[in-house]
Amino acid sequence: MSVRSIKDVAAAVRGRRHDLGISQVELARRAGVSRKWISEFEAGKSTAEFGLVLRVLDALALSLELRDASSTQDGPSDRGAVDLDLLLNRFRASDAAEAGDE
Amino acid sequence: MSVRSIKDVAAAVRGRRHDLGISQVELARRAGVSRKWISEFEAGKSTAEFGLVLRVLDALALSLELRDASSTQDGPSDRGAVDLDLLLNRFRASDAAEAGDE
DNA sequence: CTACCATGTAACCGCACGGTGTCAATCACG
DNA sequence: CGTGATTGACACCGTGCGGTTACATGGTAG
Repeated sequence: MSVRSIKDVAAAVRGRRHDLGISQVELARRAGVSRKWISEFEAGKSTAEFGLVLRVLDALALSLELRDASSTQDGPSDRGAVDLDLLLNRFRASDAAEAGDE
Repeated sequence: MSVRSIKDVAAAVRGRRHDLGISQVELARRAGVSRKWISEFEAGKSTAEFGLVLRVLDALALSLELRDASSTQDGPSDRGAVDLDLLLNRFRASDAAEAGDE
């Protein structure tokens, strides 16, 4: 499942936690964070530290995969070469205005 | 590629950025973060905000996938049911001591 | 040699992250 | 009914994140 915003991770974490039938307290203890953190994170707090998120995912046996956004599955022909130029073009025009979060 | 620590993401980002031949200033501008942040993040700062990391990955056309840590590839038979009990066992014994990062 | 760019790093600062502690609401028990 | 567990929300606080600015270094042209 693709992670578009932190809410995706949050939902997954909460779901997984429910599947495991463990409480926030238990997860917090396992991951080494505070219960407040778990609570806020599961609510979709995008400012959560990456390291802590990783710890929680680890505690739930969830893992993050890093991949090319363009390649749907595997890179068959010439691994990453096409979309590079494609990206470079988008760098000509500039301006950032992404803010789907919170 | 599996993300074990933030350094994995950091390395990927830096690599991708080099592939694209863009500077930290450019990436920072595209992602809407400061150059200092890029610099520190690429150095492996694990306290980076998840949201910002997501922004940078997006700017580089990299994406994060969330998946089961146990399922190596696809989950064919009964989706997530085996490892749940397996995980539950690990919750009996407690104590958290994961700290591969910095 | 002198620019210029890219990058690391320092100092400074506002602000909010994350931890601790607490309370109320909710639900499931017996 | 009362009791306990779970969770959201609050106040409080110290620390450090992230932004800005500035400087030093190393590489690369010219």
